Amino acid sequence: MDPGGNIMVSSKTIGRLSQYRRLLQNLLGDGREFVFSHELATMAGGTAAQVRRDVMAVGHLGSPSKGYGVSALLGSIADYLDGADILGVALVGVGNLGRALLAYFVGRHPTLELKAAFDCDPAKIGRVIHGCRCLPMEEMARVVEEERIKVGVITVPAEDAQRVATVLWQAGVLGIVNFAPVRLWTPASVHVEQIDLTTVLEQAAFFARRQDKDAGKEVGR
Amino acid sequence: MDPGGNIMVSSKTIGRLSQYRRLLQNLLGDGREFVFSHELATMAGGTAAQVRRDVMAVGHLGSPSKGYGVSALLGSIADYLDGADILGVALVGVGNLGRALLAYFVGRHPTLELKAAFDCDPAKIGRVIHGCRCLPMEEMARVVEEERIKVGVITVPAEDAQRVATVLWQAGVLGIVNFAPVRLWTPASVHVEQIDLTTVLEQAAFFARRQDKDAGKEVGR
DNA sequence: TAGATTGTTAATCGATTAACAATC
DNA sequence: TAGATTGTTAATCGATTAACAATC
Repeated sequence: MDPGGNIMVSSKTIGRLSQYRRLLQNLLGDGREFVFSHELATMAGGTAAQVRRDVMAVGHLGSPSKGYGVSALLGSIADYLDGADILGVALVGVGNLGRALLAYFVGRHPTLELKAAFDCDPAKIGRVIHGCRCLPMEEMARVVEEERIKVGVITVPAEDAQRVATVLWQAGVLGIVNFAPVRLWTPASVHVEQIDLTTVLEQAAFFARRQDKDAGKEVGR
Repeated sequence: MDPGGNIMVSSKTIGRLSQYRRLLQNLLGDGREFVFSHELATMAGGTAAQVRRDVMAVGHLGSPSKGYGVSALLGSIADYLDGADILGVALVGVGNLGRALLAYFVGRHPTLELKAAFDCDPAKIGRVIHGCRCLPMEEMARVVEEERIKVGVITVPAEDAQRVATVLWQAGVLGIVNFAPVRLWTPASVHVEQIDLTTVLEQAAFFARRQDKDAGKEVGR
C-alpha cells in the first residue's frame, strides 16, 4: 500500500497553508513581528486549533505568550510548499476564463513560471496575452516535454477537456487544475484539482433560496 | 439551537447533486431512460454508495435491476435544488474574471437570472457585456433591493471585497460567491462560497512538485 | 507569580465504507 | 430462479473539538 509514500497531506491543508502564507506576507508588510494562532484563524476563517495543527504539520514551533514569528513561519511554510526549483505552468484554452487567469497569474508566484498558453483559434496564436505567448494546440505535447512543464491549467470547453488532459499527462504534467465541468481520467500519480464554476453558483443559489423561504415562513407570509 | 432549522445539508452534497443534474441532462439528450448508481458515480467521480445516499436525500426511489429513471430523477433533483420562482443574481466587478463568468452564465441556468453587473470604472458603465448591463457601483444597493436580488458574485480586488459584501447583504442578498482572496464577514444567515483561484493553483503545484521529487528518487537521480 | 498560548493527548463528531435483507 | 441493484443498518475511518500539562 502507498508505494510512493504519497498522499499523507490533504489538499485542504495545502489550501489553508497557502492562505496563511498570503496573510503572513501582509502582516510582514505591516511590520508585525509575531502573530497568535487565533489571529490567523479569524483572518483565514478557521479555528485557532486548526491553525496550530497546520503550523505543526510544516514543522514550525511557536512560543507561548509571543505566538509565531511572522517571518520565520513564512519561511517554514514557503519551504514546505515550494521547492528549490521553479515549476513550469502551461495554460490551455485562452478564452474569457483563460485570459482572466493569465491576468491573475502575472507576477504573483515567485516559484511558478507560466511558460506557455495554448489555443486552437488561429486568431489568437502568436499573440502575447498578459505577457504570455499563445501557441497552437499541436505544439502542446512538444513544448510541455521540452520545457519540462509540470502543471497544467485547463480552460477549454467540456468536450475537449479530456483530450487535453491526456496530452498533458502523457507529456509529463503531474498537476492539473481543471475548470471544465467534466471529470478527468488521469493516472493516480497525476493530481487533478477540479473547479466547477457553474456548480459553485448553484450552491450559493440553493442556500440563498432556502434562507429566503425560511425568512418568508418566519414572517408568516 | 438552530432556530431556523437550517444547515442540515452540506454544501458538498449540493455540489454533487448539481453535477448529477448536468450528467442526467446529457443522458436524457442521448435518449437514455435508466441509469445505475455506479454509472453516475464513475461519471461524477464518486462512489456508487455516495450516489445512492445523495439520491435518497432528494427523496427519490430507484428500482432494482433498472436503476434510476433518468427524467424522473432529473425532476426530483430540480425540485430539490430549484424553487418555483426565478432567483435574481448580481455580479460585482466586471474585470477579466467577471467577464469570463458572464460568458459562462449566459443561457445556462433556467432558474437563475443575471439581473445586473456593477463596476466602478466609468468606461464600462452603460455598456452591455454578454447581454448584461453594467451599472455604476453607487446604484448597487438600490438595484439589489428593488429587483430583490438574492445572489451576489464578487469579482472585485481583495481590498474592496468586504465593502461590496456588506452592501450586498444589507440590501438583502442571501448567497455570495466570493472570488477575492479575502475572508468575508457576513451574518450567519448569509451563505458565502469562497473560491480562491490562486490557492487552487498552489495546491496543484504542491502535489506536482512532490510527485516530481518522488519520481526523481525512484530513478535514483 | 498570574495569565495566556503553546504542543500534545483523549473524546467527539461526521462522513464514508462495508454488510445485508428486500426487490425487480 | 439467479443475478444485480436497491434502501437500510452497523462498522470504520478521518478530522475536528475539547482537555490539559508545559512554557514564556
